[in-house]
Amino acid sequence: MPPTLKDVAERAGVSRAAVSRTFTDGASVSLKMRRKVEKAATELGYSPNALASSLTTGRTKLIGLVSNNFHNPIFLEVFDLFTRGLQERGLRPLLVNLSDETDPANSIRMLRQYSVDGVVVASSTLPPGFAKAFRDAGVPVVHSFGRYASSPEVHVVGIDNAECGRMAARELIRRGYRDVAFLGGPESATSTQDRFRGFMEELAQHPEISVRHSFAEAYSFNAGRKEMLALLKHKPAEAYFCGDDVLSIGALSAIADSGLKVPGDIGIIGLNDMEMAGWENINLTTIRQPISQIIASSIELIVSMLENPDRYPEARLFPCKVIERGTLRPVD
Amino acid sequence: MPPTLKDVAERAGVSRAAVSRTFTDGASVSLKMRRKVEKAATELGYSPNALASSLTTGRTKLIGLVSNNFHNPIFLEVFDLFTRGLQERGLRPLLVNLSDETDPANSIRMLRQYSVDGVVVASSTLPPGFAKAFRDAGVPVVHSFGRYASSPEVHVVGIDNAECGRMAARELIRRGYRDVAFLGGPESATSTQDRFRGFMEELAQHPEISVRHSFAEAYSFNAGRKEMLALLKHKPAEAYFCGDDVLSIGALSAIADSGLKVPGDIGIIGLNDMEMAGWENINLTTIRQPISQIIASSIELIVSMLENPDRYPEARLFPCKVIERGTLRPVD
DNA sequence: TTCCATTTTGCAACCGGTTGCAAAATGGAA
DNA sequence: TTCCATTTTGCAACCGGTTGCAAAATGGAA
Repeated sequence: MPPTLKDVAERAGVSRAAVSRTFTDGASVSLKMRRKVEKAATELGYSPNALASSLTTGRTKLIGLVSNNFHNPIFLEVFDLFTRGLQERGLRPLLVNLSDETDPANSIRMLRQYSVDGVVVASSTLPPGFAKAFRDAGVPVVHSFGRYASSPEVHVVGIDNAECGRMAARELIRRGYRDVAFLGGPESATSTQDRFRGFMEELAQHPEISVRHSFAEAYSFNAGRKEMLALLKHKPAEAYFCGDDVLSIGALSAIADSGLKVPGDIGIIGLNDMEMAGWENINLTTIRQPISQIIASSIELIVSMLENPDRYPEARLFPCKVIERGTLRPVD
Repeated sequence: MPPTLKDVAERAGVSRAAVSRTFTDGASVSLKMRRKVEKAATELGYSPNALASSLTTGRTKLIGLVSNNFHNPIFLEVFDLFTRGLQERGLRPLLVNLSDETDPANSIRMLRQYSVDGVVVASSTLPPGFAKAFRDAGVPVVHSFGRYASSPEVHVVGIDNAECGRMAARELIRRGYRDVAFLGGPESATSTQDRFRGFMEELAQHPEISVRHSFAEAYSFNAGRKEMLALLKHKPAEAYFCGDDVLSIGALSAIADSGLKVPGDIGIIGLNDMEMAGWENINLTTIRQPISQIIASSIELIVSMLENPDRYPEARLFPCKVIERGTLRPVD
């Protein structure tokens, strides 16, 4: 059993309150007392029990990190940045893997049982209602990569997916493609819906360009590959805006198998700019989502909610931009 | 503020002990009492505070998941499997990102402050001493993907890396390569050292085959690419055993850039068989490490240590096998 | 109905901390 | 040295639960 406050107090010959005070900053302790206590504490190898103290302070410094994107390589970057960012601020990530669960009830109950100080929902597929359920349960929440709404009910940090759809459309038009298509992620994902909407909106202004669309089953390599293999059976479009990078890479592999060339025969533009997109044997033209800014901002926001839980909800959107690599033909 | 035991007790008109008992299984409560309490609890939306109860039970159901491999895509699979496996058993993963920290002291202090019931160290690069420090601090620990020692001091679950090195060597020999090399991960990683040792051991029995070796700076795409680019400046070997898959993919990209063909001009064999290795545009011949078995076994082991913390340390090693794809030339 | 073994319940102390309040200690001014 | 404002300290109650023990309730047998 690790030593407790009481053990330290006895060894130092002082009250338990005194020991507690030397370990909570801002508390009133004389230098002499502090030294005595610290000596006893180091001798015993004492460090305060964060959970016991949370009982009275009402703060656990635990942050729930909830996600359902454990198959998209970009989420490794996301977890890396979140865990490091939280740790730097003395917060601890309690990871929740939703798998296919889309009902927030279980997560909410669990995270409340552990008295988390706040929750970050990191997902581009869950609907706004998911995060809202946390807010309704009185848990401070930030939805990272979530859907932007003009009057957000919870804090959202991410990108304007519809604008990304428009941006992709403009890029394809600019490069002279006249027969384009959207190869989306799962139709139920908010990010898919928004990217699709923006893409179609922009193309609606160019009636001379033909557009089609289809959806993959997931944001994954296999789903992208499978869908593209199906598309290749009939006459494919000249260029595709794929739901995200991993989907794009799946599509690229299908195209390579078919003997067609990218960008000679078919153009592909992705979204995310995950590390892998820049790998020389992938070299994907894509739209960069500023992951690290989004995460830094999300952390800042959840931290500020710990101070002020009733902070008025806001949407923080970060601009994206096209990263030109080798999967779209050059502008002529 | 969420409702507490006291609120439920008052509403149900019973003692706090009675409420506590209806929420701890195995406790003595009459059916009538249980109904009364459950009614009050649901009306108030009560669920017990796990941290408060941990104070007396001595169990938090928190498991520290410590890793430093946030840049290797295979670790997304690792985190997925660990979080799901732990959740299924009612345990909660508290994620610790070591970044470049290799001193366990901070992690130990932090995880003890949160009274974790146990710790899983998931890393193929940290030395055995890292996990041992947890054990010495009285924290049940399992080192997944760690170095196997003939007399382990802590539980280790993983593979025999030296045997994998031998296996890679045998595979290259079998395919008639006579000028081979080891392109390792960072030299400080235990997995690199062991794979290297095994590889050299096997080749020592074939003096007619020339062998060389070098090390990349990290288990990452860029490091693999950079090292292979350097190797290509002089006459490269006929075939390389790369430290792991992501390193292999980096090497493949360098080779592609140079105009050489795989497997025509150079052969590559990796290790891990991460999902990406099977992607058709990568199609990497590699040695499969049975990730999900390793993780299932690690979880089983840490769970059993919760019951019996003094369980005699054991090493659990899982066999690996060559997965033949397209980056080694066929046996003639 | 009475008796007694068994089950259920509540009391009160405890887990490891924090904190308001009053008492004790400190230290500078007169 | 005395006095008093300020700082430091300890007491005791509390945070939200659990649990040993004894008392109360239950229920079957006589």
